[in-house]
Amino acid sequence: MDGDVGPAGGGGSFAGPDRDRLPGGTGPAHPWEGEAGGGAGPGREDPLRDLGNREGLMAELDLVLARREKLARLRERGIDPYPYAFSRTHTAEEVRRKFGDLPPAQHTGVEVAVAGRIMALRRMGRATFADLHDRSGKIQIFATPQTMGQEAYEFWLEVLDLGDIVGARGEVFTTKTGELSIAARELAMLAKSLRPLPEKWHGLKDVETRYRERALDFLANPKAREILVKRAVILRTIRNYLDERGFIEVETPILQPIPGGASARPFVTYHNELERNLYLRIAPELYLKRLLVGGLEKVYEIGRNFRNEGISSEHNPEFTALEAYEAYTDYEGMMELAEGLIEACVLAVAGTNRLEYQGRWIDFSRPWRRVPLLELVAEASGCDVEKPLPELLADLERRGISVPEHLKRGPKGKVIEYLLETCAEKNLWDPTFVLDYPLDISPLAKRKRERPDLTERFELYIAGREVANAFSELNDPEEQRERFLAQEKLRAQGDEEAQRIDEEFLRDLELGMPPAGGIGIGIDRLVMILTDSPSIREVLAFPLLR
RNA sequence: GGGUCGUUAGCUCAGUCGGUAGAGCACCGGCCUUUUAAGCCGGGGGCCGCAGGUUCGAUUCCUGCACGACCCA
Repeated sequence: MDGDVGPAGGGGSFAGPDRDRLPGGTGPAHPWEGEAGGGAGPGREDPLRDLGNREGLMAELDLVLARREKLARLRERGIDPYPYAFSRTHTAEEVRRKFGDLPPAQHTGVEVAVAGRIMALRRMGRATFADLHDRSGKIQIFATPQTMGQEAYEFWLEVLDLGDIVGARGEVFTTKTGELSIAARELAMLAKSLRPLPEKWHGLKDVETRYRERALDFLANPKAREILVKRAVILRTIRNYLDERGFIEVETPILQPIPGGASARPFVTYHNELERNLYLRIAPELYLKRLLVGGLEKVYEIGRNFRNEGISSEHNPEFTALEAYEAYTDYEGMMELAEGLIEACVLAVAGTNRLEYQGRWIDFSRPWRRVPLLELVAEASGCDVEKPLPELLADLERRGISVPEHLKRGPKGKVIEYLLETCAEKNLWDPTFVLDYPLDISPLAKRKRERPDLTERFELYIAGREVANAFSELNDPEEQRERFLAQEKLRAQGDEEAQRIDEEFLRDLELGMPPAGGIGIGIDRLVMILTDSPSIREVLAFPLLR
């Protein structure tokens, strides 16, 4: 299904002009960036030697130099600051689970080995406390000359920095204030950190730095990490849900000779041996339907699509979509699938079927609202959208609703879609199926029974955003060819997003594709909603930035 | 594409009605053997986003640009 479910959305978004970066680099200099204004050469790196051509970096170098000196001290002592492995016996959480109930000032006699990043150091002269964080949480390390020996203690005090990844072996005990701790008998440097950590109390807040330096963001902001964990839960839930219902997970080409299955501009790439252009897919739709022809009956793919369009808080040029196709059902079946699938995801991350998004509750209880597109748009615009395009445009003008020039020449479906986007979609907060899209903007969907100018297609809106797009799949090869030809006509008139005729797809359709329902779900947008994230960048491990 | 706001130390932020700048954290040195944003004393660290303009003088005012956030189309 997908027409344009992805964050790239349907029509209406335009890529800005290409911007060349200045040779000197334009971004702000960050200490962990390795270098500031200079060129982008690889290698380099002896800050001591490079000082001269790095004006303005004294401060930053100061911090890095101090750590390099400690690195050197470790090596002098014969300690590899980047060793190969460490056998840990417990995670922080496991220690906590086993010994969490101890009263203050208790010794256990049990020795454990933990590993993680030092996120806080409290040096009290001859006693030092360190917070060691691993993926599961944090555990306090306690060290004194008594626990590790005078000489070792003094040495570690000298070389240990915030941010270092260390292993600690020692007895589990509780301090007199009751904090569960490990009395370090032995410390191991597992990876010396050479760059300073963000502020310990406020953390790393600057959104630009957060997205540009994601590793730093993830290590400093547990919430950023949690989103990725929830994303994994959602993906697992989706796979389980579909697998349990007999769907087969498949993988189809990302490099495609003809980009199809959606209305969008593609990225172009080039195959040297074949000496021809290939496109990064804008959707897997056509290939998945060919698998229906091949008899797979129920298939799905979760993967990356690429659309050569603008970047915004809801659009990343590459995004993840689920597409699922089921033979012998139609878009009604897809509505049920969407409800069940998304409900399962909501339950998996929230535990209930309500959740809060940006301060407003979303109620996922079924069944979800279903409203015909034309009804919705007519109500929102106050116009009779059944009228022919010129009359509709006149009505809209009378009501002060302006329509971009390039849409005015039609097809009318684009105007309807535009009205949905501008007047109606923001109010579709609880999950809502918007039904029956105009034929002229739905070239891969079957005509609606009794309404030949419409198709059996719906889009699902949640929190004012398009999350899914589904159809009763068009399987009449002759009609499909006509639909493609109509698209080619639009393309010839300058619509770069119009779909292209795909002869291989048509050939396979001629073999006979079973009637089927298909759906595309924008995973990034779904994850945004389920993790209360205002921006798509928050749910991508490494969002594309300018 | 348009509008509004933002960009000051590694991080989080003050501030300068125009006279080249400060705090906390982090860093360096000293004290400190049960801390929890530990504490105390001392120190280093800034092309105040970039480029132009106005001015005796611009980090501050003006314009443009870059990047970001939000809103609108």
